[in-house]
Amino acid sequence: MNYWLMKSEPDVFGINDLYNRPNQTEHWDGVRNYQARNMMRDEMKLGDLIFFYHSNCDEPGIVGIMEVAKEGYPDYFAFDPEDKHFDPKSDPSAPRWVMIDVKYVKSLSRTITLKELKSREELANLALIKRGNRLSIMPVSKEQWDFILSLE
DNA sequence: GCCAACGTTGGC
DNA sequence: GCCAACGTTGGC
Repeated sequence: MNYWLMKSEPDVFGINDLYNRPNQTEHWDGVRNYQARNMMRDEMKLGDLIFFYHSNCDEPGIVGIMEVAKEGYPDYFAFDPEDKHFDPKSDPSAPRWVMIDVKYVKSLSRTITLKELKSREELANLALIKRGNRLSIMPVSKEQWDFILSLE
């Protein structure tokens, strides 16, 4: 089993939005970065656990946990000219972009802030805090996962 | 294949 | 709102 972290802006889609979805499940669409796509397409497996990270907000940090509820399949929003993430270069017969479904697992009792994650030398190799990292999806090692949860 | 211009991300 | 970082685009 693998562990992950995915970013979302709480103003757009936060953990409470996921909680309130039918089945507490939602598709994670709109990823338009090849590295992130490849992870969804090739590596994220049913049941893998994911940290839900709130970005671009007052207190950026990890707020909860979700799991992979459906493995990678075509992001059909890319075909919709009305959609914010429409991509005319994604051909329905050879979809360029992939999404997964995620299901709510739990909210943390508090936000484990970016500031705090950065201050821990145990997490020096966490992709999230590597300089300039802008990936919206990234792997987390089992050790990092357990350590972060121990901070809750 | 290089690289400048441009757009986006996201912390602050 | 600013701006550093960085991915993508497109001219050459």
